[in-house]
Amino acid sequence: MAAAAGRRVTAADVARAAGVSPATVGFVLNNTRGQTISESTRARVLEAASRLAYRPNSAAQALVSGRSRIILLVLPDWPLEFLLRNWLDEASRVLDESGYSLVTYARRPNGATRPLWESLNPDIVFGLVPFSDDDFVSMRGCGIRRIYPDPARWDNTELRMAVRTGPELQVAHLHERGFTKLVYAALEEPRPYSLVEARHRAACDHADSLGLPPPDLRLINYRDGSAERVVRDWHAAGVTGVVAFNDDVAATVVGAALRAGMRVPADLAVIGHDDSLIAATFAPALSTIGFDTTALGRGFAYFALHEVEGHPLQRWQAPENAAELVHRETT
Amino acid sequence: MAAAAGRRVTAADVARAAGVSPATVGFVLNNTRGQTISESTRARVLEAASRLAYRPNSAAQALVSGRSRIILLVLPDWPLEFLLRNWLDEASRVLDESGYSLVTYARRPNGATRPLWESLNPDIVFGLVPFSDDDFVSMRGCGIRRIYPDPARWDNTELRMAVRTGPELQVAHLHERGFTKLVYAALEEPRPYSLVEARHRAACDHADSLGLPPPDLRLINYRDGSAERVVRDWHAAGVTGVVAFNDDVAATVVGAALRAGMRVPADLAVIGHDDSLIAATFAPALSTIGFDTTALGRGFAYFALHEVEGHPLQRWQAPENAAELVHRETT
DNA sequence: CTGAAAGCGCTTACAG
DNA sequence: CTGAAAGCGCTTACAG
Repeated sequence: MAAAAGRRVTAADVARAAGVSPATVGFVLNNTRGQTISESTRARVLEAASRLAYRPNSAAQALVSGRSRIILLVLPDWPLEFLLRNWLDEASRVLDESGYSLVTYARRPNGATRPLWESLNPDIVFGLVPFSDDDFVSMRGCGIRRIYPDPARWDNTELRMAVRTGPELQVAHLHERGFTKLVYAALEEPRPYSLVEARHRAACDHADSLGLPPPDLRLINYRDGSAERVVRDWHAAGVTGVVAFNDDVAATVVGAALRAGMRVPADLAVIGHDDSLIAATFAPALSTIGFDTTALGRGFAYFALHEVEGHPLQRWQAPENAAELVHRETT
Repeated sequence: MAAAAGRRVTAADVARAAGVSPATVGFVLNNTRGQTISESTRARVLEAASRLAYRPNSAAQALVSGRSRIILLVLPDWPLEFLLRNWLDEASRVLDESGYSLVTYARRPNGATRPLWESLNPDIVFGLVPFSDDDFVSMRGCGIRRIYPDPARWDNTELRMAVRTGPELQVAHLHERGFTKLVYAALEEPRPYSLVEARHRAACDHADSLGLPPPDLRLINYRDGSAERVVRDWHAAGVTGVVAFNDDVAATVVGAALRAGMRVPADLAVIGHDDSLIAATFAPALSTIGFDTTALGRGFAYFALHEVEGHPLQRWQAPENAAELVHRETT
C-alpha cells in the first residue's frame, strides 16, 4: 500500500480505496454545495478516508483555493501574556470551529527579518496597534488582502479594549479618589514599545476630559535600584497618583515607594492594569483593571470570522462589562 | 500590467518582464546549485523581481518541495512567557537567517480541536514536554516526519534547561542554606499542567540525591485568601523551605507568609524560578534561578536547524552558565 | 547557459 | 450522480 510505503496518504489513495474518482473524494469530504452524492458513495469515501487516516495536504489546498485558512495575529512588542491567555484560548476555539487556525506572532525589533506573514500566507492579519508603512507594503506584496487595523477603521471597540478602556478606567478611578496629579508609568525594559504610547495617549485624553493635567510618561528601571529615588522625586514634585501600564509596573512602583519609606496610597496611590496574579498577591494588594478576557476573545473571533469571510460587521457589539475596576489596597 | 490588475505577482510575471523563462527565474532566485546562469541574465531577473516586488507563493513552494520551512514549537499549558521572550527572539532570528520561520503554539485543553500542525504543515515539531500518543499519531498522519522530543532521545540538554536544571539548583541552594524540609509549590490556576509535574519530579530526584526527603507537590490558590492558612499549616508541619514553580508562585507564597505574620526566610525560605521582573521588584526581593535565555534560544535554533536539515547533532553543547542562582532576600 | 515539460495534491467548472 | 481535465504557482529533471 502507498501508505505503508511511508508516503503520505493523498486524495488519490482514498479514491482508489473507495473505488471513486479523486474529485468525488473532494466533493464528499468538503461537503461541496450544489453537488449531490449518493449515500452509498458518501459512506464508502468516508470509510476509506477514516481508515487511511487521510489528511488533506494544506499546501495544496492553499494553492488551489488561494486561501490558507490561517489568521495571523501580530502582537505588540510588550508583555501581554496574562491578558492574552484565556483570550487566545477562546478565540482559537471559536475560529477552529469554522476551520480557521489562529497563529500569534510577536514582532520584535531584533526578531526575524522575514516577517511571518510571508511564509504563512495568512488570509487576514490583525494587529493590536497600527502597522508601520513598511509592514503594510510587505503584507500587500505577499498577497494579503485583508489587514486590520485598517487606518480607515481605526476606532474599533476590540482595539479600544486593548488600548483605551483600561487607561480610561484607571484615570477615572484615581480622579474619583481625589488623586489628581498623576504620572503614567512603564518600564524601560525590555525595549521600546508601541502599546505603552497608545495607552499613555488614552490616559492623557481621558485626564483632559476630566479637567486634569496630562500625566507625563515616566520609564522606570526595576533592577538597578533607581526606582526608589525616582518615586521619591515624584512625591517631592507633588505627584499623588500613578497610572501603571500593567500590574508588574504597579508592583515595581509600590515596592519602590515602600522601600523609600512612603505610605501607599496615602503618599502615593498606584493603580495597575490586567488584574494579573501579582495584583492579588502583592502586599499591599494592587488596585487594578480586570478584563473578561474570555468574552473578549470570543468577540474577537466573531469579528475576525466576519472579516475573513468578507462580511464585515456593520458595528461591533462590545461584551457588557468586559472591563471593570478592581479596588484593593493601593488606591 | 498583471500586478496593477490586483493579481499577485508570480514567477511568470517576473519571467515575462525579464525576458526569460519561469524556470530561469527560479534558478536565479533560489541560487540553484549545479545551475550556471550568465551574469546579464541574473541581473535582469533580479532587477525585474525587485521592481515587481515579487514574493514566491509559499503554498506552491511547499507543495512542490514537500517542505514548508516552518518550525513549530508547541508550548506547554503553563506560563513561560517571561523565560521565553528573549529566547524566542533569538531563536527566531537565527532560524530566519536560514530561511525558516518559527511558530509557537500553546496547546491547551479547551483550545482548538484541530491542532495547528495540521494547517501549518511544519517540517518539524518541537515540544518542551513529551507529546501524548494521540498527538504523536496525529502529527505522523499529517506527514510530519520529524518530531521532537523523540521518546528514544529524551535526555536532551535543551530540555533539561526547561525542565530539570532549575529545580536542581533550587533544591541545592535551599539545602546549602540549611533548609531541608521542603515542599514544591505551584498554583491551582489556570489549569492542570504538565511542566509542573516534570519540574516537581526533577526537584524530587535532586532532593533524593542529596539525601533529603522528596518535597511534596502543593497547589495554592492566589485569589481566595486560603494561601495564608496553607502556609501556616506548612510551618506547623515543620516545613522550612519552599521550591516554587516560578517567581509568581514564590511571590504568592512570600506574600501569604508575610500576611500570616511569619518571617521570611527565618520561618520559611522561598526560592523562585526565572529571575523575572517580579523577583527583583518584590519586597522582600526573591531568591530565584536566572537563565541566559538568549544563549539558550540560540542553542535551540542551532539544534533545530541540524534536525530539520537532517544532520542531527551527535551531542548537544550546552551554553556555559546558562542557569545561575540569584541570591536575594527570601533564602 | 536556457527553455519546454512534467508534476506536487488538491478543487472546480464542465461533460456526460 | 460521477468522472476526466484543467489549473493553482512553483521546482526540477531533461533536452538542446
